[in-house]
Amino acid sequence: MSNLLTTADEILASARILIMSGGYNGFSYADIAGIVGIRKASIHHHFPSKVDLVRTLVQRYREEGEAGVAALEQNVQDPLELLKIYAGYWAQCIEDASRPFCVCALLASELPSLPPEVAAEVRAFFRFVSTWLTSVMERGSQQGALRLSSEPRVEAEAFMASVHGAMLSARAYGAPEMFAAILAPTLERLSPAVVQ
Amino acid sequence: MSNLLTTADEILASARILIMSGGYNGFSYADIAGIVGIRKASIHHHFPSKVDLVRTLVQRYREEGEAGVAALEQNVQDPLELLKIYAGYWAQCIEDASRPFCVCALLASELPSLPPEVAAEVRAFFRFVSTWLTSVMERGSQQGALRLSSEPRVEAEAFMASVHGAMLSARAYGAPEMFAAILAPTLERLSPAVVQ
DNA sequence: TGTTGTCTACCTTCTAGTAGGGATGCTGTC
DNA sequence: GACAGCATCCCTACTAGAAGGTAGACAACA
Repeated sequence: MSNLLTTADEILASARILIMSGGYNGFSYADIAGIVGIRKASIHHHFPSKVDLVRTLVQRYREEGEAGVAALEQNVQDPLELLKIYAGYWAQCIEDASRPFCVCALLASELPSLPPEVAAEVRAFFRFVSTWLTSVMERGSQQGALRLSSEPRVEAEAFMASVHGAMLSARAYGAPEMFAAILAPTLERLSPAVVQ
Repeated sequence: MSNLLTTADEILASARILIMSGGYNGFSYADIAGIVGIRKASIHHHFPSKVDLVRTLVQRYREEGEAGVAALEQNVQDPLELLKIYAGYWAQCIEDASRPFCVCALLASELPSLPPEVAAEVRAFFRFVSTWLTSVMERGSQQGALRLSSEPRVEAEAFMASVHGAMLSARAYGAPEMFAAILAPTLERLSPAVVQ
């Protein structure tokens, strides 16, 4: 363990990058082996099958997301600010490396052809984000910090859909700034202070 | 030609269904052969390579879309109605077969790993939809038939992103009705008549 | 007679996955 | 401290099957 990351972590990180680029069927153990610098067979030692690998990846992805949200909630109370930070996180990811894309958004588009174990984890991720955003919308509505035009749950789903769709557009146009441009009016609309 | 469809058309139709399920890397010539009822080699007679096949598919997809929009514009003038029909088209697609998904939205998520020829066609599709929606937004704004909160182009991109994101969510939850539920407030917001 | 469409048979390369060997290092026991 | 035993990790070498693609024969047809 001379490195900061274990081999298993390096494998997961490589798989994440590869999935963000081409989805579940868009990468192979050989690709990972090339990046990490070990042999294909060694990957099977850490993750017996591809399903194991991707299931673990998505599971950790959700756990990291849950931890990140928990930490965020401790520092930031304002619901509108939380939504802006959430959108800003993705804006930054997309602009930095131009490639990044929410692993789960990408996998969700392949859902019908995904191994069941992986599909279940992807659905769990969607439920997690949806639940969190709904709670933010509810608080915002109660506190008057957000101006909702429909029920919190629907507003949360619409917001998440905007984020995912904007990612897609940014990728399609090869224009990272498109993400922020699409999200801006959505956030504006949710802001309470503006008097028309 | 005993059938209504030529073999080439059947191949394209099968490829479409398969791509809607698992994307570019999620299907093979063997899959198509199985559906159409011919041998792998026969597919190569119609489409020498997989790239040829998918490029043709996406190109036709856009042409059909352009023709559909042109026909629609002749029958419907009201911009809000056009947006509702556009959203309704996808809502119906998703609810009918539960699997359908805009081929180009799905391919866009795989963009970085797509063959360049296919990627170019996918981008062309996004430009087409964006251009059309922008023109609808512009007209709607001028006529007072739509209430925009930002520039027509941005509003068009945001609308398209909502549609794509809503497709993703509907797929992730396995709940087709989620699509309409997400789009409803978006359409409501664009409606001019409502007086708060 | 040439064109079109399909077939069988084959090729190469890539796929996930397996078997088993060799090195390293930790741990309990004398 | 020495050593046996064991787990960890990575390796080479391999498999079976699937991938996209090719060559060439055959039949139907205009």
